[in-house]
Amino acid sequence: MSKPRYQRRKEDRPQEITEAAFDAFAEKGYASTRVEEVASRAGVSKGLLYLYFKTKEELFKAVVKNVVVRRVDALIALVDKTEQSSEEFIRGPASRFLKDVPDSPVAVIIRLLISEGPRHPDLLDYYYRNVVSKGLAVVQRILRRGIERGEFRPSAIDDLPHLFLAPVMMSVVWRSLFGKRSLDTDKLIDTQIDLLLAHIKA
Amino acid sequence: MSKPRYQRRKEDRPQEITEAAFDAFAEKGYASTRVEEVASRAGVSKGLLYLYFKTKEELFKAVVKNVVVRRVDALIALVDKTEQSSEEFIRGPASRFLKDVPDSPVAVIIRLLISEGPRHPDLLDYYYRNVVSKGLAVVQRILRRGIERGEFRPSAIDDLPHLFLAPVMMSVVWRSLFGKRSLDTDKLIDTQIDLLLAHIKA
DNA sequence: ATAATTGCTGACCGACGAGTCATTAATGAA
DNA sequence: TTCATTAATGACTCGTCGGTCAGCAATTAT
Repeated sequence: MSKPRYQRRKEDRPQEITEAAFDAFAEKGYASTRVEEVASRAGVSKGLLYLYFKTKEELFKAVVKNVVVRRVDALIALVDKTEQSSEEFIRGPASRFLKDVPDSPVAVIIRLLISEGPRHPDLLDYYYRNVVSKGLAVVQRILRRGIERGEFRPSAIDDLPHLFLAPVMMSVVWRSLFGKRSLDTDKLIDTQIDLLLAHIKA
Repeated sequence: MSKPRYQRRKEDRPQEITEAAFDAFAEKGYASTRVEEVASRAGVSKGLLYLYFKTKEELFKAVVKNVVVRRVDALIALVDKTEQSSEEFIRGPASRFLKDVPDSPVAVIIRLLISEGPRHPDLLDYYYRNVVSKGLAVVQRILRRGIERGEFRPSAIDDLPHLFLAPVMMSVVWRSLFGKRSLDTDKLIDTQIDLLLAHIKA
């Protein structure tokens, strides 16, 4: 009675391969990751990988889409459920969420997109529609709601939700280049939020 | 009387090759640029390139160092020469400088560093020492001078000059991914400067 | 003129990695 | 138990690209 050399697990393979690919890409970047490496991390042969993904590029796209979709919708749900005042919400859950980004898989995806995006326009399109624009819309929604409630006053910021994300972007890049040295990214984000709130509070 | 097939120009080659490499890397990224492509853009054989640069990696480092050094020192000089008030200087020349970054070679270098940096720690070190820290120091210098002159009051921002650069970083990334669509990067930078100045003006 | 020097060329090599496919064996059906 | 199906393997191919080097020709020295 010997163990079978492998088991058929058609259902789980794509997910497992996708996760292995994420790890590998995170460490080495897209171009310098060998497909064989991904396969071996997923505990699978290279041939099998090509059964589920036609090319390395398609695998890459699957990775991006896979990681990204969940997170965004989580944030959106958060916004609608809260009972807090706008300022409390921004300083609380929203701030927490933003501060977590630089350590999250999202940061990896951002790095990968910066590196490889320009050669995958359709992927950028997908990402813009499903992540960026949604993210910006959520911020804008919070601001508008604050204004309707009389908590905030209208300002130039209403059309530049990007200002809330700028320090996050900075943090993502900084951390990916210089690690944790000499920049407290939490403080950076907090201070920006202070600035923005001071400016729009009624 | 026939033209010679090539001329010896020992002095100019490194610079020419370096510039060709910059263009190529800017378009295709480091990994997907072939050395032969760089050579041909520089109007030179691949063999010659290897006479001046030991490896592709060394060429890459030379490119980064080459582009970067000039710009920073230009900005520093600017700061010391000006006769303007701190606010005028920030809203004028400094703001102009920042807005130009997303369209400049510096933006390309930033992108390349984000992609390839993690695998060239010594290059990141060089870049940090010669560009990032100098850049931050210059901003801080302006702020401190403003305080000494009684134009600004001390604030949390004094230790976070990064806040001036965050929207620039955001713009660089945005532009490199999405081009000019749907974000006025000049306005983003202006608005952030408005915010910061409003907060620190005496 | 001739020779010595050396910047420069381009054909070549070897490694490497994406993608293929003939074959094997796990599984479910009859 | 036997057979049909198909998930899975891994050895193989083939193009690509970083890097080398023997020879050539532009320049300089004699």
